[in-house]
Amino acid sequence: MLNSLNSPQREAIKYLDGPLLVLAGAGSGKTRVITEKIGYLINEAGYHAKEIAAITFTNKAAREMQERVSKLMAGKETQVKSSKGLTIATFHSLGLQMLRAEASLLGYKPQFSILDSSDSFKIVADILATTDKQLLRKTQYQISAWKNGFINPDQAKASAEEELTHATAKVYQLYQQTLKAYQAVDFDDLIKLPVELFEQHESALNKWQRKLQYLLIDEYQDTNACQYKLVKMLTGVRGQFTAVGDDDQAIYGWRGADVENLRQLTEDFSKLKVIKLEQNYRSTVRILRAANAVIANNPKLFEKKLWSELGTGDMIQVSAQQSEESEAESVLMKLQAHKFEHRTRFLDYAILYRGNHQARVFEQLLRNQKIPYTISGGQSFFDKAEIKDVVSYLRLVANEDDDPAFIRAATTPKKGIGNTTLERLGEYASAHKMSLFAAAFEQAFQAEIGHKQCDDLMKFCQYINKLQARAVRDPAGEVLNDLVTSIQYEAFLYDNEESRAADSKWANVLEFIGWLTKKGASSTEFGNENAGKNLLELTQMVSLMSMLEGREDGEPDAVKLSTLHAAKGLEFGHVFLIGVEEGILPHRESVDAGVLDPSKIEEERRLMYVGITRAQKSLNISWCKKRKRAGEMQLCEPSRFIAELPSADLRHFGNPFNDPDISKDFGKSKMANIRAMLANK
DNA sequence: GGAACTTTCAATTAC
DNA sequence: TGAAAGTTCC
Repeated sequence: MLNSLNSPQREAIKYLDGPLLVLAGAGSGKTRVITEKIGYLINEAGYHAKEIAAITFTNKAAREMQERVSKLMAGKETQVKSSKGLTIATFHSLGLQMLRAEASLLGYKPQFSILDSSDSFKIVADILATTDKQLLRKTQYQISAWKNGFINPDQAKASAEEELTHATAKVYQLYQQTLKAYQAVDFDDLIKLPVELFEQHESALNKWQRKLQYLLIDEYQDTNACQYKLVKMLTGVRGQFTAVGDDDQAIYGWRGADVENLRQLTEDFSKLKVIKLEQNYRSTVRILRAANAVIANNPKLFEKKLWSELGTGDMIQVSAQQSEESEAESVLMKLQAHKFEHRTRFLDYAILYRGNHQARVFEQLLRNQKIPYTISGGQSFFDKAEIKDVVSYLRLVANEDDDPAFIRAATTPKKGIGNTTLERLGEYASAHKMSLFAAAFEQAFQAEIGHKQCDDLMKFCQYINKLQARAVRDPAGEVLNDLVTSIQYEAFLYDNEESRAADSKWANVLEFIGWLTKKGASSTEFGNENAGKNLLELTQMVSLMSMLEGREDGEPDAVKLSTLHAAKGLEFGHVFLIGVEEGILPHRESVDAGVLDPSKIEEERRLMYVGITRAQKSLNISWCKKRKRAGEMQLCEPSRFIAELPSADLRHFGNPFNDPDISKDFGKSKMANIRAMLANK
């Protein structure tokens, strides 16, 4: 089994004497090490599958790992052990699992709701009573940062030095109270609350420590303080875990992730063993040289040098374009020519970018040219309005204290319940400290509003009551189909949209129902006792799950469009890195913040590094001289990261020296800058 | 109360 | 360019 591995890989898999940190460079076979180690633990080291948990950051990574473990275990000829009961989960779904089991200890009912960030945004807006988006975003961000750092409202207040911070801490406190009243948690709570739980209830901690004997943590460099705390508590004094990470690929600092956690590990666990994986099995020497050259401009946490035996490879192409449109055109032209010439498939190509909006131009052109593509990153299926509409009913049925769900369900589709009624209901509910749903049934409240309004409201509430009874009794699929029928959702879609848009939305709803139903029939996701989930139990998973899960039709042959963040962990034969300009990569906000805090620029550089290291055989980098930004045309300069590439490995297209158009746009001094920049490296 | 229209503003990254 | 908020009218 361990034959085709190199020696550090083999060592990492076999090492069981204590805590282990695997520093795995890009493309060094890190997922393979984790999956093979799971197999080793089960088949050779006497662990039961149900005692092992592998924790990842994304559903995609969890799914891939699950598939690879299944394949590995099935491939064993002398298979006696099984991977049944193995936990492969994201931090968030593991947290949900724990919270669900122990909810009552924290004063929650097991059917608590999970709010998405737009729900929590609205709550913050309510508390602050403002529409100032900038302020709201900052507040929401600050609250999230506190949670990720495991700081509760009281601590936040105590440590606040500025007036504004103190005020925000108060909002944080009110926000938490609101969530509790709604019997709801946000994404950050899914990590933070289990840690609180384990701090307060040793018996719960002991239970989970006994259950999860061995932990494997993927993408360790992306853990935040809270997640690290959770890992430390779960592994306890035993310290039986394998953390796998790469400080050069830490790109989630803005989400509270702290690369320091890597260093912290060496301090917290004196017996920590460190193994480096430095052989790259993915990219050509040129691509690797480019990656190493760029990342060399960052200070290092651990010394590490990637090498490859895959040959020198093609030159890296850098092209300057006139506009986003011409960039898209040139990329797709190059792509199609390359595909024709090399007889490759569409799925060998990826177009990677910094921000989601950059995909738009490409999508349009891809559609025009009838090139198949898939788009990842960006908003998930579950953020689509039509899905959230349906889910709001489910959330309300599962948890009638969920006011945000109440409001959405009560008003979508329109059913005679308007703003005035809802406002009065809200006033009554908050005066009497009850949920909107409960308030609607109050005699005193009903006396306040008109007859027609009261009738419509009661009709809705009684319908929810009916659904509640059915949800625990009837098959999920049946209830769901009846639900969309009785709220006349299909008609609602076609009334409000032109038919093409409505078609796709309705198809999404049906796909969602089909998916959820299948999930309910055969859920192995949360390998716990209650198999055969009913509608209520499925509802909670929805906000964390990915639709693509369990889809049997493998990857379609399509060009991949992806943000750099979402591309981490993936690899492609041929990569187009687009929009590599100052202000985009590095992003303008990071450049501004970078004046005071160089780590902001360093994170952008790691993003560039991640982009480069996705490529196996060829890499195309492009930037635009002009770009439309919020309507206005803007002049752009090539990213500083282009100047950091090794010039011997580059081939320039639309070279600024020879392009009169660029010279004219930039004027002499800027041209000199660029020239110096390019010549320097 | 709610549909239909007009105006305004804005785009990191994501579980 | 597109979504969200504001405004008008039935």
